[in-house]
Amino acid sequence: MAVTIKDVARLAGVSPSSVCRALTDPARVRADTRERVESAAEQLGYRPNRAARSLITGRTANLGVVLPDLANPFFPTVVKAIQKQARRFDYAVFLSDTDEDPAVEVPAIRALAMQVDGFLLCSPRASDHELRSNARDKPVVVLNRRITPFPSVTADNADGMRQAVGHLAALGHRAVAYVGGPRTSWSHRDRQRGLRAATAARGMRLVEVGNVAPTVDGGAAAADLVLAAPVTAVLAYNDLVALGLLQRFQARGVRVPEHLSVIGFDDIPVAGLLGPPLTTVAIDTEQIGRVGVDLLLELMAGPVHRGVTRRVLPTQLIVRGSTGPTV
Amino acid sequence: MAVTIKDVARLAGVSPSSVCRALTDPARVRADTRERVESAAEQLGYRPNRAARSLITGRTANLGVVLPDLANPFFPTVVKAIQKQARRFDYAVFLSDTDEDPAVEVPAIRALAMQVDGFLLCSPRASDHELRSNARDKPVVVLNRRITPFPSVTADNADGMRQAVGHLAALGHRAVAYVGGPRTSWSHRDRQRGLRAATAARGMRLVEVGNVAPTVDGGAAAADLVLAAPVTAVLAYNDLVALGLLQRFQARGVRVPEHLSVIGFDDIPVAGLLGPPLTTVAIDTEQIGRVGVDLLLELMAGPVHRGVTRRVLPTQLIVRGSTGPTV
DNA sequence: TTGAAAGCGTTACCAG
DNA sequence: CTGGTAACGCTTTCAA
Repeated sequence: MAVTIKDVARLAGVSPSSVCRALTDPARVRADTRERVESAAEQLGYRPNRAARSLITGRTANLGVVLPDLANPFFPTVVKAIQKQARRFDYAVFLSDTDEDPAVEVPAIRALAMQVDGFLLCSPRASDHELRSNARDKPVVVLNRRITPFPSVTADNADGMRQAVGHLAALGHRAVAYVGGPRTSWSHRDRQRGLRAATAARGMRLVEVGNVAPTVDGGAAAADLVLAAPVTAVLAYNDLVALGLLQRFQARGVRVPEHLSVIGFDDIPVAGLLGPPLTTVAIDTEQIGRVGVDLLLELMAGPVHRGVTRRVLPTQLIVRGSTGPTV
Repeated sequence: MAVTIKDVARLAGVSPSSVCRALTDPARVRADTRERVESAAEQLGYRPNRAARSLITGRTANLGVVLPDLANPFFPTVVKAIQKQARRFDYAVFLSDTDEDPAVEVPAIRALAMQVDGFLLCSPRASDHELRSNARDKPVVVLNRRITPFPSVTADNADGMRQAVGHLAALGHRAVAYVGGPRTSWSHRDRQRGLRAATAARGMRLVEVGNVAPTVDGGAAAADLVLAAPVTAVLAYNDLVALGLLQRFQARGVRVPEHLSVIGFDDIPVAGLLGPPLTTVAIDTEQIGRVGVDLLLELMAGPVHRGVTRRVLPTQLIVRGSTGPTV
């Protein structure tokens, strides 16, 4: 059997109540009492039972992270940052991968709800309504999406697109294609919106070639549509899609950037390793995770918050070999 | 306040005990009682409080996953598979990323110990001794490593190396280099051992150029050592290291595979997307995760197990563009 | 088959 | 500053 607070109390010669106080709020007991308790706890290797604690306090010291696909290289760094920041504040992390299935999301949230103090929803795929009505009882921070009334952390997609379009314009491009991500993806819609505005502002032609899965295969599937369009450059929903494009272009003998310039989004770790290295819009994924945790902790500490907190993080165009001047 | 078993009992007109029985072991109550309880629970949206349950049963229905670096593309697929299999059996998953720091591992395990029914340790970096003495109280399955007396799931590294060396021999290579991973990595040592045996068996020369971090940067750092060695091919500890080699080779104008053949290990998702695509030894990472969970559940169900279970999964050489005949 | 009551380990409250 | 007692929500005896 595990060592309980009673064992510590007996060894220290005090009551369980005092042990509890000594360990949770040292200021509330006399110094010598605290010392005896601490040494007794140390000696016995006492670890408080969090289930029992959470039963009475209502707190669990756990955070729930829900995301659509850990295999998308965008997420691991976010999760790492969340993990790191959570650990700093003694929170443990539940992870739930929904495999891009919106129908799994709500059940996953409900299943975890009892065991966490709050949720970090990363790029959730379910509808606003579903999320709003099912995540009401616990604090929620949404990453990569905005859902009223939850606080959110997003990247400045519009500005990223503005930078990308400006770059292409400077290279002489006048007509560009966009390969969209899943219609259920808020990031996709936000980037699409930003791209439309940026191309319109410069009088550039924009050809949208449809929506694909946010994967390499999705990008490969759209490549031929891009080639059939009267454009000299293509922007992809994200780097995975861009990678798929590059791959298929290579297979069809289309040289990048000589024939066609390609720009991705996210700056996933492998983006710079390819031939050619991918020009892309970088997002500070670590910051997303960190700020998300901070926001959540804040929300959990003081439930009084006026207005909706929306943190928008800067994006940064990274120019690499996959973009070049028109010929 | 959340709805408790008492609320359900009141609405159904029975005692809390009966509600408990009806919900956990339907066979032990009369059919009509069960129906009333079920509909009452449904109507109220009752969710059992797992903290309270675990307090008395000692079970948590949680699994703990500890791994060194989620940013290494090898792990996300493993975690996804674990998650998926765990969900099938109604287990939730705690994730703890130790950031390749052995010193964080044991504290991470201890912190989670109380809240999980068992651990899946993925490529743990701490010493056998530390792990043995700190993970005694909960069932543990080790992935990508063998630590007596824990059950383990590993890849057949030796056979993978045999295949790789056979491939190189067939292409005419007689001397190869090996860029090793962290000394604390069991996989590294196992692969090194397998490689030594395989090259010896074929009378090939093996030059070991030291140990590097299991990252792209680690590989890049070792590239020049490889070029200085009298070899025509190089095997890397894993794909990330191989990627680093490829990158640095390219920067130095060394053509692959014309000047030098390169083989990685793991077959991470991006391995096939590069220029040149990476020849590598594939591991079924999903199977590792799935089998790991199965083993753990088995272990938790019946603590009686004679002998140590060691599951060794097959590896498969994937030949791509980064290997070619000697010139 | 069902209900009453005890108890899991902890914290909160109230006397002292 | 400390100890006793109740309570968190659930499961598990034990009687009926």
